[in-house]
Amino acid sequence: MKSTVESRTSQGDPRSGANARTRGPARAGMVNMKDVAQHAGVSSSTVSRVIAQNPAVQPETRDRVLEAMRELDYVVNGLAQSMLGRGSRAVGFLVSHMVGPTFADVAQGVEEEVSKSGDLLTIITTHGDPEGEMQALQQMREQRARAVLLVGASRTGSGYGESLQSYQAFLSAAGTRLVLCGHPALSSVPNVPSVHYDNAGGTRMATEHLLALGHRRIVYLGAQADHSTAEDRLRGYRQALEAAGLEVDPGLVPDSTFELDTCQAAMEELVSAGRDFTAVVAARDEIAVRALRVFRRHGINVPQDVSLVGYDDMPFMADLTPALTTVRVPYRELGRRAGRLISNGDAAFTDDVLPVELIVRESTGPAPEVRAG
Amino acid sequence: MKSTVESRTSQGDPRSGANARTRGPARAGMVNMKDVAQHAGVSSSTVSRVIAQNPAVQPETRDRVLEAMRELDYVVNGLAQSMLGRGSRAVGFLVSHMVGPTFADVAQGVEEEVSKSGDLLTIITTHGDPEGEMQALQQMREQRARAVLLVGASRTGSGYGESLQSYQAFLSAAGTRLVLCGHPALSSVPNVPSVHYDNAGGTRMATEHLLALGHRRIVYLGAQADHSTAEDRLRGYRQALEAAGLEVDPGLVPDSTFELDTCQAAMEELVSAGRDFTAVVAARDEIAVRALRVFRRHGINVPQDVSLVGYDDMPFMADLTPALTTVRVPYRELGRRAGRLISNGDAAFTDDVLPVELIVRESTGPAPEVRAG
DNA sequence: TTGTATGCGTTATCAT
DNA sequence: ATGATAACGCATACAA
Repeated sequence: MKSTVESRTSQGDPRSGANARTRGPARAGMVNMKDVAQHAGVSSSTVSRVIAQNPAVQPETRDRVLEAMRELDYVVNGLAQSMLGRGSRAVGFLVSHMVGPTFADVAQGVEEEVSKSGDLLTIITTHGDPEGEMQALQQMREQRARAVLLVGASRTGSGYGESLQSYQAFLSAAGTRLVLCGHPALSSVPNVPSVHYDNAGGTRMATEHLLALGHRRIVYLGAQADHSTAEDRLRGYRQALEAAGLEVDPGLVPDSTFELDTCQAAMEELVSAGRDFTAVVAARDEIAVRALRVFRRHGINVPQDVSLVGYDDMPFMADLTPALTTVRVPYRELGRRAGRLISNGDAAFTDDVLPVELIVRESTGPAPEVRAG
Repeated sequence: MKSTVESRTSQGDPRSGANARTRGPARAGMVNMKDVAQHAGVSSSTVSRVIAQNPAVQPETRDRVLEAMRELDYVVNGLAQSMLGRGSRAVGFLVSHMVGPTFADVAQGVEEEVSKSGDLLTIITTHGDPEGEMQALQQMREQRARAVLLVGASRTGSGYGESLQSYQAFLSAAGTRLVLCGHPALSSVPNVPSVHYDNAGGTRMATEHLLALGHRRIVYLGAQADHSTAEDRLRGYRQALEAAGLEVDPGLVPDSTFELDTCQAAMEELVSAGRDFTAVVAARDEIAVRALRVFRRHGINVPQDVSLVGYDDMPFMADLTPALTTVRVPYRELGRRAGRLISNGDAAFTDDVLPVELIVRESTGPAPEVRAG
């Protein structure tokens, strides 16, 4: 590939002597429109028109301008354009941490769409705390961002609705839209569009799958209050049990969090206490893997002794032994939808919910008593 | 948490009637410095001083200004600031695709550093082709980005040096620095700093580990010319063999690429052809996993029959059966270094090389003939 | 079709 | 300590 770049390393400053400074900020020292105009012997308006692809400019003049631009290695100042509402704008992608396939896939999806309209994906980590979130929001306001995406789970305390409402007001004052992505949507905050997936549906399908295999005593591992994703997934488990006319045994939903270490400890305790269960629904794949470690240590075979289901279908879940049954989430598509929502400038309230898919592999099998019978 | 946001949903436009337009661009419709100044009964210079934390302003006046800012819900225009070289700038993160742990970890590292100085991490995918790369570069020029990071591997054709040189010239014309991150550095392009890790060192250590275990016929899976990372890693394998006084058997380095499917096919063929080998060094973990699948299908036991080493230490590599011996790369730290390089504005040429670490797990063991003997 | 004048929202300089 | 003014680089309304 022959690069189209001209290596204009040094070619003499085209604005020699013209820098008789008087007042105001110093020149950035770069070639600007005026320079191009002078070089081409036209006015800067004409240059502007050429850049804007305005057809109302004589082809001959246009060529002369383009030539001048090339010779001076001119680069439009996108910031100046943005100030006039013309150029590309930032799209803020707010996430607590840049970790996991969730993050990468959603971000990729957003970028695909956002780049189509020339906007720029700007990623900011909030460290999971409200202060970090506010700082990021403030910075996006200052940048006059096109939109801010709240990505991932969130604390769902009582103040969540108010918080969301104030975020919305906060951003709209700067002409920035707020979009939720994998974040819980609230009907009480109808002016904030949301793109989501069927979080509860995944655990419901997983649990139904286990029920169909004859399991009755099913552990749910990874319950956490005040955490939207954890809550939703737990709900799906409950729904499936209730639909089957079964009670939810609190002893099978150990106190834990959405975090790995607490879940592993909880699993360990359940096993050590000799609790009677034949299957485990884990809130996410990483938790399932921790459970797998515990089982292995205790000589418990999956799925012969216990069936296990994960959530997210992370990479390599099919390569574990046994291959993990799990729920696949269309994270990439989720990102695309969010991105499209921004580009379209669709002000209408949307609460898109994408379907998830149960991927049955080797870690789930018939309940022991069924097999025995 | 009581949010610090004032939900100024609608409070009456503070600039009523003052919008007697004459010419030029339309007002963005937002509160600006002048509005604040009028509201506080001072000049806009004073407001500017307050924002810039300039101590040369009477505390009393300052308070009045701050009050006005709050009342009007004023937000500085970061774009205007940037235009004058004052505000935050973009840091372009150019990567072919947003996949893998490489991406997320490096990006996280960069963001940690870059956010300290208030700059914004802007991620652009280049789709692995030169055109996409040029487009991204151009956009970063227009945005007057602080720097552009070329992240990940790259094609290493003959034109690579020239290409890099022209990129450098291209960007420097807009005051944007170029930094390589996991990209091969070239001594012929000394003005482009680079942050790298000991790519060859990883495969060298892996191969040495296998040699120490008595392996002599070691396959290298994932060789690809014209791909910097693939080349470097292959080199490490060669170095180790040569240092041990062994020849590199071309039959043990099958024609493949850095991609998964071709590697799997190559592995399949090696096995089917009954080639004599006792160990495999895979160019990356995902390739190793594919090899594992092939072995499993053919009833070959790891590490009893064949030892296997990966590269990258991706998540869950320790949870495979057998747990994969692999090379850990400090991707996060790599990103941090790159970020620091930008903030410091260190113009000096640097070619930082971070060490990697061999993580020995269960997939490598004594060579069969050693065990037998 | 092209040029002139003016404004976007900010900061720096100079004068008071 | 504060205000008036110019300047950053661009785009647009209007005149020619």
